[in-house]
Parts: sequence; structure tokens; C-alpha cells
Amino acid sequence: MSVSSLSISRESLAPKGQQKGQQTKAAIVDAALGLATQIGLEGLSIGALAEVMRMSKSGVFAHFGSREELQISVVREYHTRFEEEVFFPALQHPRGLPRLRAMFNNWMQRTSIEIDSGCIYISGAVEFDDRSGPVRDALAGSVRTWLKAMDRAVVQAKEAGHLNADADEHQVAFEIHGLILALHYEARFLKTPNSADRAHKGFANILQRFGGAG
Amino acid sequence: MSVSSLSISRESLAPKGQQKGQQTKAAIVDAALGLATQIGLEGLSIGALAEVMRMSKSGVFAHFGSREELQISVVREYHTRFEEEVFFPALQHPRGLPRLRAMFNNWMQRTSIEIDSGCIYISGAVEFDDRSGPVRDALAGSVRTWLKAMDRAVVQAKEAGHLNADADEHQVAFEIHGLILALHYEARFLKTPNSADRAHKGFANILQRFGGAG
DNA sequence: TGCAAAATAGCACGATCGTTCTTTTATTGA
DNA sequence: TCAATAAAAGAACGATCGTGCTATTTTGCA
Repeated sequence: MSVSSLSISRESLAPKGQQKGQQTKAAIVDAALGLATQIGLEGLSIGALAEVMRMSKSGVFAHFGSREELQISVVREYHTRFEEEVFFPALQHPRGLPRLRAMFNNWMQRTSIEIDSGCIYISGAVEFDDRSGPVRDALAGSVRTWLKAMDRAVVQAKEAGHLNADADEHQVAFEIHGLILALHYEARFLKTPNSADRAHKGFANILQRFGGAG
Repeated sequence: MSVSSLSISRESLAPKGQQKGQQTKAAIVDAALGLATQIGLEGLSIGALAEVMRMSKSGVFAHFGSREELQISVVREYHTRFEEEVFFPALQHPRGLPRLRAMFNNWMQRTSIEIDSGCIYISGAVEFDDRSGPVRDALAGSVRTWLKAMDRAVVQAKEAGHLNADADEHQVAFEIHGLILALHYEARFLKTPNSADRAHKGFANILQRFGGAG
């Protein structure tokens, strides 16, 4: 193999000076996210992760320097994917009720998938609700960012006249959040059928009450 | 000390042949419940429990035979307390809307306390949602029992004419469950203020929509 | 009061955990 | 191609975990 072909492939695969290590790290974070959604951020162990990656424990460990840093990387990766899958696509819909509906529907779709795989925003909340530290901060910050985006969407719907003028925006967001949590709880833990339908129905009920049904 | 006084005290303290071991076991379960609500059923370790009890690990362990049996005992104890605190007092209110209100209010009060202490129905759901075994069964059975009681209360409220005739009982119970879960999540994890008010408001909104507001 | 039984303690085991250190291998750039 | 550097492996550490085994202590009852 010639030097020039090597050079070209390096350019194309890692254009911004991305070393082999960066790619490996990304692959580790990807695998770690998969493990963490199933067994939680606390259940995520470097040994199990190394086994999945077919690497040594120390090989995995060296990329992060600590377990905490690994957990934070997982949270950040989840945040990015959540944004790409739920938030950004909704922005293509016009402000107001259409965008609010899109955000809820995208959230519902993601939650429906997570009935099988798990959700670190929910499991992480339980694992870190009485702790402090950078992992908790990353987790709470990420969740708050999303909930604020939901809040803004409700505010815009009200400004657009799609909701009653006296509608309490935070109340709407709170009740929507409850529907998602109930869906996750009843479907994933209790295996209650038709939970997704109940959540959708609940959203329609909220809109009806706050004037967004018509 | 005379034999008769010993006999009397034994009769009074342990009338049904309750040995010392039973009392100790009850005290251990009590301490274990306290630990489990904070750090979860999975975080509950026999070593930490022994330290709290000022006992040896093996001394604690012998009462249960396995960690799993300890966890099940904790779930059962929590179930009993939940019934005594939330369910039974509500039965003293008349069937229909008054009893439904009482059940929700008692549930809210318990949840408000658990914002500080934690709740094993919620943490346990996350810890055991993708596992099988007796602990999961005990947990899910206990939760289902309570949710069915809520369902019955809604049905009775409808039968009494306190809710619209076309109200979907399970839908009402689902949305109420969501309010409790959102309260726990936002208050305990995110430290969002006024979450209890939002849950109460949400309950009023549900009643309004299903015809129980007047 | 004394003796059987129950309750508790003490100790050790294998396993897993995060982490550190040293050594080997793979990659990079001139 | 070769030296410098990054990446990965290997081994070992102290700690904690659940659990089994064997003493020791405490309790219950005649």
C-alpha cells in the first residue's frame, strides 16, 4: 500500500486531526451509553464495558481517567442524541401548537423506544437524586435544558393564541412531563398495555382544557 | 427477679410466642427500610445495615438467609405502611369523590415526605424494570395493588355520579399517577419549587375535565 | 439453676469494583 | 524507514460485596 493512499484514507476518515484514540473513545462512549440505558449509570462498570469492547479494563479506563468522567461523557452523549432526535426536528414545525405537538410526539416516540432500552434521564434521576457532584450536575442540567425548551414551546403556543390567555405555561409542561413519566413507569416496569394510548389521550386532554383542542 | 415477673413480661411483650429474634428482625427490617428509601433496594448492603444496627454482618444475615429475602421483607414492610398511611384512612371517607380526594391527598402527603426520604416504589421500578425474580414480583405486585385501589375509587366516583358517565376510569388513574411521578421527579431530583402545588392543580384539572369539579 | 436451642459474632472465601503502575504494542510524522 | 508518541494491555492494590462455616454468647423453659 502506497504512502499516498494511506494519507488519503487518513484525511477522509479523520479530517480534523482526529486520532485513533478519539475514534475508540467515541466507540466506547457509544457502548457505554447502551449499557447505561439498560442498567443505569451506577450499574455501568468499566469491566463490563471493556468486555463489550473486547478491550482491557485499563485500556478503557485510560480514555477517561475516572469512572465519573465516563459517566459524564455518557450523559453528554445522551443529551446530544436527545436533541437531535426530539428537539431539533420539532423546530422545523411552525411556532405554537404545531411545534408543541411535534415536541410531544417526538418525545413520545423516544420514550416508546426506551420502554425496551431504558432512559438515563429517569434512571439517573433516581440514582442521583440525593447525591451531589458533577454527574448529577450534568444530568440535572441536561434535563432542565429540555424541560425549559418544552416551557418555551408552551409559551409560544400561548403567544400565538393557540392556548387560552390565562393558561399557566409551567403547569402545562408539568402535566406533560407527568404523562411521559407515567408511560415509562407503567409500560416498562408494570408492563401495562395501552400505556402509550393513555399518554396520547392525556396530551389531548391537556390541550382541551387549556384551549388548544380546536 | 422472680420467675413469675419474667413470665408476665414475656407474656405482655411477646404474647404470641414472639421470640427475641422476631423483635430483632423487625428492628432490622425497619432500619433496612430507612436505608432502602434513601439509597434504593439495590444499594442496600448487609454491611451498612449491620453497622446501623450495631450488629455483625452474619448476625443480620442469619435473619434472612439471603439478600433477596431481606429486600422482599423491606418491600412487604413498605407495602404495609403505605396501606396504613394512604389507603386505610381514605376508606373512612364516603365512596365516590370524597374517598378519591382523600386517597389522592394522602398519596400527595406521603409523596411530599418522600421528596426528602425517597420512595422504593419509584426507585425500585427503575432498579428492577428489566429484571425478573421474587423482588421484582413483590414490588410490582405491591404497586399494582395500590393502583387497582385507585382504579376502584375512580369507578365508584363514576358510579356515584360524581364523574361524567363517559369518563374513562383507567385514564383518570393513569393521569393521577403521572402527577405523583412528576412531583417526585421535579421536586426530589430537580429541586423545582412549587411542584406540590402543580400536582394539586393537576388533580383539580383532571376532576374538572371529567366532571368532578362542581 | 442448668441445659437445649436460638441468636449473634468472628472469620474466611471468591468475586467484582475503581484505580495505579509498568510494560508492550500500535500509530504518527518527518 | 525510524524515532517519538499515543494507545492498549497486564498485573496488582485495597475495598466492598454476599455468603458459608464454626465458635460463642444469649435466651427460653423445665
